[in-house]
Amino acid sequence: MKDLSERKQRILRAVVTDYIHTAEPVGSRTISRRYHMDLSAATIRNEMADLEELGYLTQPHTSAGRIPSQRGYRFYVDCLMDMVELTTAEENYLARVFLQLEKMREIDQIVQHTVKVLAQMTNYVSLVLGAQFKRSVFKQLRIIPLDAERALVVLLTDSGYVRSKALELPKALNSEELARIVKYLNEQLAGQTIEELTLLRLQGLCRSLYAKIDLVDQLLLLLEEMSREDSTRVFLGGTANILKQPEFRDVEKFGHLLELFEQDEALGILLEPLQGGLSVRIGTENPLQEVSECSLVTASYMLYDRPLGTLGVLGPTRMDYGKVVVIMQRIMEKINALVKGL
Amino acid sequence: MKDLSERKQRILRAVVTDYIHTAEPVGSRTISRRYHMDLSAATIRNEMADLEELGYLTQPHTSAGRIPSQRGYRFYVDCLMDMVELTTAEENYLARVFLQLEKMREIDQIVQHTVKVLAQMTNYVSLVLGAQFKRSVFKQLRIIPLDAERALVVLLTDSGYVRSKALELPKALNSEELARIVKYLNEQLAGQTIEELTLLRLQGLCRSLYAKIDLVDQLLLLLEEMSREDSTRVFLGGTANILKQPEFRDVEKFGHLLELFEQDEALGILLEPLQGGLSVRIGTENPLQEVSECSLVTASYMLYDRPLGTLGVLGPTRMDYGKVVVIMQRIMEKINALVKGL
DNA sequence: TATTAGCACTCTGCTCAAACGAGTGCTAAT
DNA sequence: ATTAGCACTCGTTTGAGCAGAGTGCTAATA
Repeated sequence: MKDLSERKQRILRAVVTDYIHTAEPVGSRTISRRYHMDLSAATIRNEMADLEELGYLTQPHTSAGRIPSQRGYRFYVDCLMDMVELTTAEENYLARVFLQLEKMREIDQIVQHTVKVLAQMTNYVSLVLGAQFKRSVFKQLRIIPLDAERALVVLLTDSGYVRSKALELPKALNSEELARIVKYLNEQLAGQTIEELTLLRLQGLCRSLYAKIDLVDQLLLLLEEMSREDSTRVFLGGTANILKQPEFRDVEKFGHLLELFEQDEALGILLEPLQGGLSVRIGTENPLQEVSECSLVTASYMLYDRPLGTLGVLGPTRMDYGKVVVIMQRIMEKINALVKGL
Repeated sequence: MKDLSERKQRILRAVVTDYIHTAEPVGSRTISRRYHMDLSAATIRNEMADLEELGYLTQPHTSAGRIPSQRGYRFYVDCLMDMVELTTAEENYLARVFLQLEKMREIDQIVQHTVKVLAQMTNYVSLVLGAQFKRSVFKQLRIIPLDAERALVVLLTDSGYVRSKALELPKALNSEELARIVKYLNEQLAGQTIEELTLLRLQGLCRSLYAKIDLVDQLLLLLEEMSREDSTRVFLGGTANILKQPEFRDVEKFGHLLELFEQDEALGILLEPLQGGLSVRIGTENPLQEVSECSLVTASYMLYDRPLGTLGVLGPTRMDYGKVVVIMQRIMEKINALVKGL
């Protein structure tokens, strides 16, 4: 695809590969020597000049080697990248880890551990958006009186998720009434995702539920609170890894990233709008300008064809895409299997 | 206290104050000029030489100014420091923030917001150890069947804390038996802190509870899990603030701190062993060597004279102790009031 | 016509020495 | 007891000079 000659592609791949590993601008000599092309440096220079004109490479300054542009990386990821197999050491590590993870029964717990594993294996920053409660399907609601004033609201979803929260109980409410309200709500709400039980929907209910508006109001607040907590459940791992990347030795750049890392909502945006499978976003393809010099590889873990949450690996645009993608795929398989078994 | 002459104390205070604000070694000239002492630089030089010999000051190299040693800071904090009042801007900010916080009904939520406020106001890193479940006093246990296989275990503590978790239900267990077990457990466990319901204690119960060991086993695991989650509830704020401190411009040092920040257990250690009130730990007084160049100001929020959790501010040893301590005190007052009202 | 060798040129990064400046300790004067 | 003065120390900055890597262009080559 694209109108790049076979030879240009070979050279582009060589440049990207080399730059990924050395973080230094790549010169024509290096290519011709290190990558067994049967071409002289001069020829390669010409080709590289072409590639620069076409927008795949750039020069940090005249008379330095070339480095890939965002477009160059994109082409590499789409067409040139070759997947590296995991080493047996890595396979073993993964196996051992998932042996542990199998014992855990809560998806958030599993995923929270995974974030460390991802960071460890990739040497980049990894981030996870915990299971999105609001995307689950409502199954059942219970209200369990605790004492005179308080009750526990328990919400069950089809993904086996149980969420509970305390609630003030209106005093003038006998247990039959309560039971009736709960029954009514259960009938009305069944089968919808939490997200769909929006303010509007529930407000409709509010009106139709002649009395006891106070209680429903509180439930509404609770639901909102729970949905809001979704975006708070972002976990980070390996933040210190960025410091290993020469491009982030600069305190300024790094500082901006660090600040970003503390804004859960922002991270949510970064991870949120995802198609099902694995995706690679390079530089400014990301929705936040703070990461315009980073790339993000994401994938969602699924239950019943519905995405529950998302894993991501964040590194410099010069990240080792091949490796990260492979690791990501392997881990997603395993997680999905685990989720199914819950 | 201590056997430091009035004059030496004045000079020490001047050195510390100046160093705190400039981060540069302080010379004798600076002191005599900037701090209206009616003494010549030469005299001050002599005194500073004494102070160095006594261990309160050090020289980064011959012919540089002096900087306070750990001992110097300690003396400053204990005897010399003067508390700076908050500016009205700060007071307003605080008032506004706590107006918001009052609306929240969960201690963890409150405290999680506070961490940002602390970081914002101090310009250092702030950390919070969430309410320690294991220190709460057991009040009541409920087991609520959800469906054929699962039940919800609800644990109430005297601090109004409600914690719940799903549990596999042994099949061969009718509801009367279940009720009896729950009743028995409630009688046995009442009035103790979760921490005290240790493995040993519960294992004793296990034996005396002729049958249904499986269920109690599961409960045990659940309890342990919940206690373990305590140490996971460490929240950080303002990590990017460290970069503002010249002493952490060095990527190495900073990296170590960042790694520390990801180890919840380690942070727990840092915050855990605290007396009731406000404490200042300087450099190596801290239990972890990773922060041997940092100081940590901590305070616990209380309920019924029992510490629930801890707030902390971490900065370089050259931190503005006066300011941090004042801010901390004010915030603790407010939090404690809030906790009481829950 | 495509490739290559050669060469002049550019730009960065390193090293080295010199100059600078802030601060000290000591001595002698007040 | 204090202070002015002075020689000395040591880190930091500055600028020149040089080496190295890489380019673009031109002319020769297959």
